[in-house]
This record gives sequence, C-alpha cells and structure tokens, in this order.
Amino acid sequence: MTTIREVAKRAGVSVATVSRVLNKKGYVSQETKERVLLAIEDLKYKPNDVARSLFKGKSKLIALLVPDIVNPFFPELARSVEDVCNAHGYTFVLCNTDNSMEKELSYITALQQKSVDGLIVVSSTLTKEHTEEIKVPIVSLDRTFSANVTTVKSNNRQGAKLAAEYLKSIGCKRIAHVTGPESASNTRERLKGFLDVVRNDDWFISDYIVTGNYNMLVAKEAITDLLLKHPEIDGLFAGNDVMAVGALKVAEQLNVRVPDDLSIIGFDGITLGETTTPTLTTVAQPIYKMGSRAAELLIEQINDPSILKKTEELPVELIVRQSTRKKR
Amino acid sequence: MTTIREVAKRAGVSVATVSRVLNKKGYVSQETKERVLLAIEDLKYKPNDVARSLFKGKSKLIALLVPDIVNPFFPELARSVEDVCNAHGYTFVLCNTDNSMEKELSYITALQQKSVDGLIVVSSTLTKEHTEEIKVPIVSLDRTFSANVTTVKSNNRQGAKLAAEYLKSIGCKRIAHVTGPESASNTRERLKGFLDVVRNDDWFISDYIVTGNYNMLVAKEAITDLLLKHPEIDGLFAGNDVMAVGALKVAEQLNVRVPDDLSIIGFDGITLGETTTPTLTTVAQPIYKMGSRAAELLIEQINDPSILKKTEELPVELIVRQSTRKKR
DNA sequence: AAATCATATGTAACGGGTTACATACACTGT
DNA sequence: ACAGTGTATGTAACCCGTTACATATGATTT
Repeated sequence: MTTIREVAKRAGVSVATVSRVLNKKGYVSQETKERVLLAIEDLKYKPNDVARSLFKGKSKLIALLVPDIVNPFFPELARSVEDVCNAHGYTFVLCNTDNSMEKELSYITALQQKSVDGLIVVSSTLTKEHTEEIKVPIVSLDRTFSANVTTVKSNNRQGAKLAAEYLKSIGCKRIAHVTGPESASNTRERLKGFLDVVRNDDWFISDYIVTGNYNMLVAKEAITDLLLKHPEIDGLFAGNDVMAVGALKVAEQLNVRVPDDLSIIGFDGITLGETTTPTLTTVAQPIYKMGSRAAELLIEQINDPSILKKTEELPVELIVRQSTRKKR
Repeated sequence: MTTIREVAKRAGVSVATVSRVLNKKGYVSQETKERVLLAIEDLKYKPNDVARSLFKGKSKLIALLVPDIVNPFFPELARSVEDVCNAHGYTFVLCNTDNSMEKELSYITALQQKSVDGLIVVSSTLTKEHTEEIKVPIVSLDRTFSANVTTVKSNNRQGAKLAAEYLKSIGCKRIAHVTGPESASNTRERLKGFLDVVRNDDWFISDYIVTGNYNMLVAKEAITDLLLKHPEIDGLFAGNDVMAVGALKVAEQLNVRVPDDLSIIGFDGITLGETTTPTLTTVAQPIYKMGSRAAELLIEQINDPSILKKTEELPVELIVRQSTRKKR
C-alpha cells in the first residue's frame, strides 16, 4: 500500500499539501496541485480509509440489519436503503441477524468498533435498554422497540383491518389469522387490527389465531393443523406474504380450492405474490418508501445527532389479486 | 468512547499490559489480569477496531458482492457464506452491485480502503485486468473471469445438458432456451450445454435462443415474444429459476398449459421454485455448498496468500417437479 | 514605509491499539 | 557467586491521514 508520505516525497511536497489536494481544502497552488495529482496517479495511491476513520471517528459506512435475508421482503427493503445511502456518499452493507439477539448484538458491537456512522435495524429482540447503550445513530425500520429511537413503519393495524374487512366483504364467514412471531411489534399490531374487525362476531374463536414465524416452513405446519382442525375456515389473513404463499401451498396439498373454498390475504406486497398461481391478494406496504425514509432520517441524524427522535407511519394499500373470491 | 489508556490508568498499569490481557498474549500475572478485567468491565471498554485495523492492516471483515440482491438465489448463497465467515470469527457483510461495473469497482475500492480481509464476488463485469489491481484475497463465485482467481462454480454445461436431454426424453420436439446476460460466464456455459444436445437436430433454429438478463421482467418480455412468434415450442430451458417462473406466468397469460403444452425447466434450485403452481422442474445447484466452499477457500487464502489459485466445480442435479410433462 | 491580508507550504501532534525492546526480579543450575 | 531463564511490566515507536499552528512571500491598504 502506498502512503501519503510516499506521494508527498514523489511530488516534492509535504504530507499536508497532499492531504489538502485530496480533500480540496485549504490553499494549494495550481502548479503544486498538478504535481501532486500526477504523483497520486503514478503511484496508484488510494488513501487508507482506516487511518482517516481513526482520526475522524467517522467511516462513511451505514449498515442495515435484517432478521431474515431469505425473506424477499428484506432484500426489497435493502434496495431502497442502498440507493439513498449511495446517493449521499455512504457505503452500504447488509447484515443478516437470523432473528437472533446474539447475532444482532454481535453485529452492532462489531460495526460500532469499526466506527460505522449509522445503523438501520429491523429487530424484534432489541430493547430500550440495549439501544441506550448504542452510541451510534440508529433508526428502527418496520418494527418499534423504543420511543427513543426514530422509527419508520407502516400502519400495520390499519392494514390488518383492511384485510379482515375485505375478507368479510367478499362473504367469508370464518376467518383465521396466522401471525408472525409474538416478539415483533408489527405482529401485535396486525393482530390488533384483525381483532378490531372480528372480535365481536359470534363465530370468532381464539383457535382461529395461530402463531407463525414470518417464514414459510413454520407457517405451513401451523396452517395445515389449522385447516385440518377447522375445515369451516373460508378466509385467512396471513401476517406476511411468505406465510400467505405457504398457505397457498398447504391449500393445494389439502385439496382446498383458492379462492373458491378459501380466500387468502397476505401482507407486505413483495414481488413473490405476483408469481404464484393464483396471484396473491395482499396488504401492500410502501416498501421502497419505507427503506428510503429510514435512510434519509438516519442520515439527518448522523448530520445532527441532537435532532428529535420521531416515528413515521406510512399508509398501506390493499391490492386485490386472485387469491380472494370476487366481490359481487 | 473509552480508550485503552483510560483502562490502563484505572487499573494502575500500562497500556501494554492491558493490550496483553485483551489479546491473551505475553506474560500477565493473575492478579494484574483481574484488576485489568475489572477496569474494562467498570468502564464498559470496547477496543476500537479501527485503531487495531490500522496497525494490523487486517479488519476481520469479509464481504460478498452480488449482482442482484432481489434474485433469491443470492440471499440463499449469502446465508452459507455468512455461516462459514461467522464460524471463523469474521464479520460478514453483503453488498449489491446491481450488475454495474461502476458499483462493483466502487465497492471494491471502498472495502479495500477499509482494509477488508477478503472478497467474494459474483461478477460478470470484472476482468483479469481488474483483479490484478486488487491486492485483497478474492474468490469468484458462480462465475469465472480469470484463471488467476480462485473460483467456485457448478457444472453449468453439464446442468444444461441434463435439462435439454430431459426435455427431449419426455417427448419435447421444439425446445427453446432463454439465456442470462451474455457477459456472465455461466450464461455461456449453459448455452453450450444446451447446444451440445440440440445443435444437430433438424428442428433446431437459432430463433429458439433468446437473451434474458436473469431477472423476471426482461425474461417475461423475451419469452412472450418467443412464444407468440413460435407457438410450436413445447419445451423451454430457462437460464435460471427466476426466468423460469417468469415463463410460467407468461404461459398462463397466453393460455399455454404447463406442462401439457409447454414443459419448463429452470436452473438454480431456489426455494421460489417450490412455491409456484405448478412447482418448477429445475437443475439444482448445491447452493449452500457453493457459498460455504467459497468462504472456506477465501479464508484459506487470507491465512496463506501464497496458496495456489484453483477452480472448484460442483455437481448439479436435476430435480423433477410439476412444470415438465411426465415421462412414460 | 509599515501594517494587513490572502496565498502557499511545512512541521508535528493526534487518534487508539500493538509490539519491539528495555528493565527488573525471582529462581535454577553449576 | 554468577550466568541463564522464565516471568512481569513499562516506554515509546509505529500504523497513516488530518489539521492546528507556524512560517514565508507577495500584494494591498493606510
């Protein structure tokens, strides 16, 4: 690795001058500047970011922590975070925490030790106490865990209401709900919205609510049990699209016709829902907007750490496709 | 941020002693060690990795660059790379290059400047010349671009042969192929394998080969054109699963029945192929193995940079599901 | 003519761990 | 009694880019 001192020597100037050229800061004569630039070129000099970070305490690095990289929702979310970070000159990296608090904390520690400038986390396991120990600007995305952390999420409760109401409106009489993990705040919000709509109906029993984990495998098992035990179910609201797709497959295996015998609604609005047969009716979150707002708010916070923490809640939208019966 | 000097002061020892305790290296008496550990605890001291990296020129960081994070193949690949990296004490991050040489080079530069210990890249745009300028250990995954870079890939040509032969064996008489981008080495290899099988057949015309881009959108357009122009096609080998799923959707739109009118085979073996209706027949790559071998070879190379570069080619396997006609 | 200022460049301290080298003491062996 | 060895700890240089501060020169102002 060539260093700034070698460049300085080659250009016949001091390291300060080279640094001034590099950072376009302070006075440098045109002629000297050219000589330095030439030396940089000749030696293929690339400044060492580690040394720069050490002095500045900044790294121009932003990381996004997601609980399950294999769930397509998160790559889609990552795309938008990435775009905003790049546009602002930050290097963006993605980390998978596997829904494990241990991995989450280990990433946060490792990244902090690398002077990461800011973190965006999608987490069900972090608590207020944890975040108070984190000295790096942080934004919570998709889930809430502390009022003291800037949060970007969608209106989960409203979305769940939309879903349940729509199922009712197309004539479903027995509606079930597969939830995400109880630890996730959006699971609880979506459940609330669902209950808002069905709680007072005669037919409603708590058996109709089963717990999934936002992934396909667990959801398929839970839904299989559910449908076998309660064949009267004619509507299903899944906590996310991946589980809804799982429901589609389960229905197929059990010879339950979708949407004729069973209407299914997912949540998220990921591309996957357009590739299934039937395509998936879903409560779409503004994925790109969520990611980009989170990134924008994080960068604001990096630039001014004293900025007020706030929660932004974005609207959701019901997208009707083929997995629900036609309205009439 | 507490520094090692504050810890030293608090424990009444020198920074060298604290460093020795931290790194479990050199002589430290039991009694001193305990005092230092206590001071670390009290001050919640976390060593600054940036300073450590600066001195050592190492960062315990490994990055994986993928061309399209939204293609589920890459998150699945990333999972295995991550596991191996974590098991060896490395922090693992994922970067999306969007198939753009510019983004790729910009990530590589940024990561090198951060003293990344090693890179795994899935790239169609890097050349031998580029890699010669990269001084960090590097492993190419899924695609080849220089004999001088350790590479882990699957047997693409053999896989394509399997696919084409299988389509023939179930009675397909007009078989088409949607390829990936021409710049990707695996596109060319898969095309070769396909041609190995069909080149000498009377029916074969070059019109049956259309270019996709490994993503759904481009593939759907290309396949729509193809099927409209050549309704006689009864077999389709897609260069990857995502495009095969696109083909499934196109067939549905055009009222072409799969598999009765058209048999479709994908390539990759991602989970997505199990969620479609019909489920996807595919040439499965050993995704987990590919990622983990790449990570292992990279770590070997980090530990011994003089190690010989080599290419590992892993076997593929045809998985027959519902998108192809039954053999009889 | 002296004071002031914009321009141009260099010196050296700094950020925070790491480690080569120096120092010191206790103990073993002869 | 002295060399040799293992144990324990400290000092300061080092990694490399940044920047406060010092110095110097020519131009402008009063």
